[in-house]
Amino acid sequence: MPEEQTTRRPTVYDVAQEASVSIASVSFAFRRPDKLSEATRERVLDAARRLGYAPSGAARGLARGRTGILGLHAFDLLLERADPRAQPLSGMQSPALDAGGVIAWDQTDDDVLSDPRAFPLYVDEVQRGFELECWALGRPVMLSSGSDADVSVADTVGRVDGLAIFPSPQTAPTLARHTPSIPIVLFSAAPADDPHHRVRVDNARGMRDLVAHLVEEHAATDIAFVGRLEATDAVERRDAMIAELEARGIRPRLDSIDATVRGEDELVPQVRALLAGGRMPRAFVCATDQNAFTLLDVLAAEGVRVPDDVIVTGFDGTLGSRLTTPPLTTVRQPMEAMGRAAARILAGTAGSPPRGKTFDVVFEPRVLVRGSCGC
Amino acid sequence: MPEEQTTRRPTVYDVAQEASVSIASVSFAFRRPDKLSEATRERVLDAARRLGYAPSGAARGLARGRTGILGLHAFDLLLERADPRAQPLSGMQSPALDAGGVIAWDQTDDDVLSDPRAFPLYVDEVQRGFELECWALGRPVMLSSGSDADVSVADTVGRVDGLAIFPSPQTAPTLARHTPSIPIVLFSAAPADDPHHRVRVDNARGMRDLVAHLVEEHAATDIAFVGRLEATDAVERRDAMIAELEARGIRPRLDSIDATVRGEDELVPQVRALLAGGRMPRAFVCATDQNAFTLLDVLAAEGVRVPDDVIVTGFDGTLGSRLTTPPLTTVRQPMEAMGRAAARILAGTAGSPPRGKTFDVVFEPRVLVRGSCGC
DNA sequence: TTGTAGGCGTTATCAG
DNA sequence: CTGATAACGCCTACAA
Repeated sequence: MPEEQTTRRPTVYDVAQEASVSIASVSFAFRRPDKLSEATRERVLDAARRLGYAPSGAARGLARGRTGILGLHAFDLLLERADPRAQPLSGMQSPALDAGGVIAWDQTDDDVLSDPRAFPLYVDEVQRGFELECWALGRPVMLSSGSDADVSVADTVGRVDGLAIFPSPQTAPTLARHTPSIPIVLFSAAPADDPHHRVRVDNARGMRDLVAHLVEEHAATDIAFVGRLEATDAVERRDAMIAELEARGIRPRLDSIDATVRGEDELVPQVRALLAGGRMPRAFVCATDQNAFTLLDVLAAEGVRVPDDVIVTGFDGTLGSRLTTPPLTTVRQPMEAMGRAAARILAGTAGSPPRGKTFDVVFEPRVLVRGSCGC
Repeated sequence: MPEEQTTRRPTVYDVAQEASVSIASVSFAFRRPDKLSEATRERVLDAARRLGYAPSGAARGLARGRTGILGLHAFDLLLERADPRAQPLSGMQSPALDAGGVIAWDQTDDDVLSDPRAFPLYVDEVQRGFELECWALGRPVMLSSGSDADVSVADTVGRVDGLAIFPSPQTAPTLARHTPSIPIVLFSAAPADDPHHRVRVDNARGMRDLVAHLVEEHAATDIAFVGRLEATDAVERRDAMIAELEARGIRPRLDSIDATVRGEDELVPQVRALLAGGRMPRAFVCATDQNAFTLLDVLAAEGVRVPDDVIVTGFDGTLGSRLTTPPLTTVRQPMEAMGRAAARILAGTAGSPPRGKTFDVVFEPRVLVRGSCGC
């Protein structure tokens, strides 16, 4: 019967009594080993061991005023990423665990869950970097999710000493209220006048390099953008693409294609329309790798060959981009480094922000040239 | 200046005053919305918003006797997995974040960190399943690591309502002390007489199916095992391999090769010795995909062709196994499902364990036939 | 529906 | 090194 305490958890008092010392010594034995004689320390730890004593993190957090935990929060929205087929997790199979016997393969949904287009994605690699750095720092990580309702956000804020966030558009103002009490880092958020730290990639530069490659190596000038312009990242990338084309004296196509990450529903008719109208571009530049995955599927279904008939590129450089046919030319973000940077900022091991302002750490991306552009 | 509270965090008292209500109403506004009139509830939440109030998770945990958090713990040992080149994270570059300007690509170690042989591994996929289920349950996850010293373990135990663990061999006894206070799940641990729950895969069955394939489809009977026999998983797999060969009337080679996950140092001379002695087997069956990765490198360096000269197989079915040359024939564990099962056990949404004992959930694995066996 | 008071388990302080 | 005691912030009977 999980979740039920069979026994009362032992406290400092129990241990103190068992070891015939004061509760202060018990506390010291765990937190200030140096302030205790070797002998009593051993005696205390021994008693603790006997009793199965575990110091209450909650009580410690209360007394100290901080928990020592760093948080990483994803809004519910992002959870869709978990499932390429738009199937909510709750709809997945949940094999009975109390039935006994071996659980059959078909009950695990493993084919869906192991799809490299669904994991690891941008978010996952950033998260990994965050975890790695926290491990190196010896600090626990708290992963949470929730709506961007105030209550949900506040609940998360109340548990950690610092919080890194994959922001949704309307997130920043809500968060701003909490910044006086704990530091907050936003991933991939455009600069703005708020009190948060930022860790991001130079989207403009990545796109500039990518366009340069397409134009110079492949003489591709007729380029269409594919992406959802709700995300600020996508907007930055599209704008940079247009700017770079114009800088080269090329008049850009201004119709961008709205792609959803999940499903091909919206993409199919748009691609068909281009085909039918003889308006296919020479290249599709996608806002993210995921957009490119979807697009590749659609193109394949329509009998359009990549890269012969049309070039396709992605953005992010996720693992899945190596596994498409052909492999995807894309712009890689140093995602692990971004996650690590956020952890260091929150932990206070990153120095002081410049000019007495907040951190705005910008990483250089890298074009990964692969088959889908014809290289 | 991260980690320092510019302002004192507001408390229930501040909010109560701001909203002209009692602290109980403040608490109710967050935890028991129904026990309050719509009007006062709004008034309280409004005041909270104005003040940037976030309920202290520590205080709540203390008062309630539980934190609501589920934990996932990895012992330091496992952290090596993060780095294929045995480079501790601390040895990696840590670009200065307070210098201003864009951080150059070479300072990110991205090539190391994005190596698919290092991520995602078995542990990462199980972790992902755990996270997915916790998200679906609306529960935060705490990720921690540490030595298997009692103090470290106890500290983790004291922060969560339930704990899932990738155990090291000597872990179980230490943990057993804490089981009366919180439920504990061990991943991939052989059954034993301790109070922990277990989530694992049927190693014997996976190995049986794999050997069946090698023998029946490829007439490979001279098979050598590669792995570190410290891990109980590896032992189970080797024993199952031997048993299956014997069941087929084949006399198994009893010399297994000791492979380390990191580095090829120990593997090279052993493979060389086999080559020199003309004792190369028809197939190498590795205990894990990682062992197979290393072995493939060594074989390539020695000019041995796979699968023509020798067959190589892995175990786990990590993403990296798709990316080797040739792609690796391996046995996949339903890792996400395993992580999800652990979360459900800890959260109490898995029913009751059979026969009033602990859960021992066993999943069926699946042979993934790919190029490295000659298929 | 609202207010009051006691308690949760640590840490920190301070005089012995 | 000990012992006593006051926070820490919230939850929850219980009383009003």
